[in-house]
Amino acid sequence: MSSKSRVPTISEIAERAGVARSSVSRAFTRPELLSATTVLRIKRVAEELGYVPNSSARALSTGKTGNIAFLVPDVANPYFPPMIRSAQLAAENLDYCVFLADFEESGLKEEKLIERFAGKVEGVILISSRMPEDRLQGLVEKIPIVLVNRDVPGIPRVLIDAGSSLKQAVRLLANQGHQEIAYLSGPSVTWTNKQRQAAISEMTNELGLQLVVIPTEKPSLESGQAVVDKMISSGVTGAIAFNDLIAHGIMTELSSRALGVPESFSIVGCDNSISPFTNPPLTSVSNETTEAGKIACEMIMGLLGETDSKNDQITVLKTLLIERETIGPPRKKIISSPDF
Amino acid sequence: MSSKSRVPTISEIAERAGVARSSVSRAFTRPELLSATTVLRIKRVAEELGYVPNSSARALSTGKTGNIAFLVPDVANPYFPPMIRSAQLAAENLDYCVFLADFEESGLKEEKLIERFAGKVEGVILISSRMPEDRLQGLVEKIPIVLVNRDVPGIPRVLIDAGSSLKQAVRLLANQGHQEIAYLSGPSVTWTNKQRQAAISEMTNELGLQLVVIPTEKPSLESGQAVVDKMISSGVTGAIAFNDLIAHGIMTELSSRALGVPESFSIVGCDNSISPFTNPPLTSVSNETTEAGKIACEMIMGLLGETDSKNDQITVLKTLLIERETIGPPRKKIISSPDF
DNA sequence: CCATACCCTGCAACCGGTTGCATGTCAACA
DNA sequence: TGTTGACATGCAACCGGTTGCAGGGTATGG
Repeated sequence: MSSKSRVPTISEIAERAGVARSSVSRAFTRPELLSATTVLRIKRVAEELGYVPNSSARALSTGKTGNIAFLVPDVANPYFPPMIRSAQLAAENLDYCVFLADFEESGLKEEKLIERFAGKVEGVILISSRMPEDRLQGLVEKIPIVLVNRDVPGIPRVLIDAGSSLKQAVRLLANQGHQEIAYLSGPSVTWTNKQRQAAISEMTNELGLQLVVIPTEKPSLESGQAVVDKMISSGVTGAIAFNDLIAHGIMTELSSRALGVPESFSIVGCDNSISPFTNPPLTSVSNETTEAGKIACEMIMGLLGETDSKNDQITVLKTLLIERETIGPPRKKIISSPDF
Repeated sequence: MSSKSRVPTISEIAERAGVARSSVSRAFTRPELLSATTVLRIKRVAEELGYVPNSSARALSTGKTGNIAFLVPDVANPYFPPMIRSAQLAAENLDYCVFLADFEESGLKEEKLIERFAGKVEGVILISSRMPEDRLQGLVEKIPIVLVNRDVPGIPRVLIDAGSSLKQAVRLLANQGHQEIAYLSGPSVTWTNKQRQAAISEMTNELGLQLVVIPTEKPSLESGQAVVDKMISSGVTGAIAFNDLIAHGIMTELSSRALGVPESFSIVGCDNSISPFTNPPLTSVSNETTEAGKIACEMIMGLLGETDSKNDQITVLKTLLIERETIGPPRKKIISSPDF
């Protein structure tokens, strides 16, 4: 079958072109050291023979692999793909390749993956890291790291601050007359969840609203559906969800019980991932995940000396509340059937 | 700042343990060749010093990088992430790492990416490849390749055959009385689109239905929204979309025009990616993308000699039509306002 | 015409593992 | 006790690049 035709090495190119191996190497890495004609000759021969530099060999002698790793809690969560894509694009521009791995929301798995990548990559981008802070501190001694949505002093990080937008959402609910609202929380260990919950809590306090925090199992549609009973029985009239997935799950479940949004319930999502397309369109917090991925990648490149980017230890990205159609005035008793 | 403490090499371990470098190497790769006590001593020293084998060096001498590449047309399309995850998981089990890249629906970019990965990976998994067949044929001479949803003779491939499910969908529409239906097509060059369109066309012919094929710009929500005008003016009463995204875009747009589904229009999606969560839930074709990713990965491993998997040149996965709530009897004139 | 400097190229060591082969040790067996 | 073979380990070459240093050639200036 396919004979996997072996690629030639610099030795063969050198021999064929009548030069030393080092000249072949230089023709590709530092052509300005050679005469133009020599470079041309070497390149022609290389082209002819289909030469491709062996990246393992290069990595071995230079100590640079040209790879980075990108770890996310859950590839299938629509929050991450845009980030993945923009980071990969940014890496590509500097001739870097990116490993992707899914640590399944587990700090342990996260560590195992990093260990596996150690030696294969020059740096690691961790999204919503679940690792304990001290482990991260230890890790950063060994390999350049950039965090996204995790706030650990001393480690470069980019944070997406949904706080002010969520406060605005609370205010909006209050203006409509809601007195008791719920926060459907996300993964409790994450910076993102803590920060979102704190912002909401702060604002409900300020406005004198009652806040009920209802945990969800996972930031997924299914978990949103599963938590509706608890939410209804808590007596709240509106809810802010950790993310759009949960919010959408709630809407779906409410809909299947003939409870309309926002007539029976007001819902706010977060991340603006699928919110423009729900029915009705979900009011949500838009955050620049694409930008975050790009910046994280640039930060890593800065650490690797590839770019002279200002090495801000920390970048905070602002968010925007996008008002759509899922906030309305509260229903008095949402358990009763919807009798207009 | 962080001193990036250098990791020790086999030489240092060897010296510290009083053995030859080769013994250290063997302690990790072929411990059965050494006495148990020697292995133990070496491993203890290695542990102490925090030794981690240099993967570039290993790759250089063995010729195996332990990496594969996984290329998708669009990471953000929810069709792909489950596949990405399952493939990565399967790779992980055999200690392989996976590079992910997004070729942005472009065959040219796809080729460039493969070139970049050449040398860094032992094999490539191409999802919905856009590359011309002859280029693929050429490529497969140089590096092991597995295709998903692309049918090229001689290259191992896994195909998700939505044909029978789509035919069933056509039949369903016909049973409800639809006479003219539309197919909102996907990327015209893809095997997936050709195959889906062919199946639908075959069945509409068989049943004597009128089929209108309406191309979409991209398999995205936005493209679905954009194509609604054309769809309505074509006079059809029902439609099958290339994927759920397009279908959902159509539903959203119809909804914003106060046209209900399925009262005014019957819609069928494909891929079952977001269909369980639309409002109303979308009838769609469920396909085992997770399984496909896993199988593709196993096939590559088979080619690499990592597993003794039966090297079927081709695997076809079946699909299932999931009936939900977006098919109903046709409206006589869907352009008129919905006057019940 | 010689000294100096610069430009170009080659030599050889090195990166950190892997592996075929040789050697040495010791037990089993005749 | 000598032979044989199995087992454990070391030696050294090799994978395919990169790079510091040296040397030859040519141009330039005195």
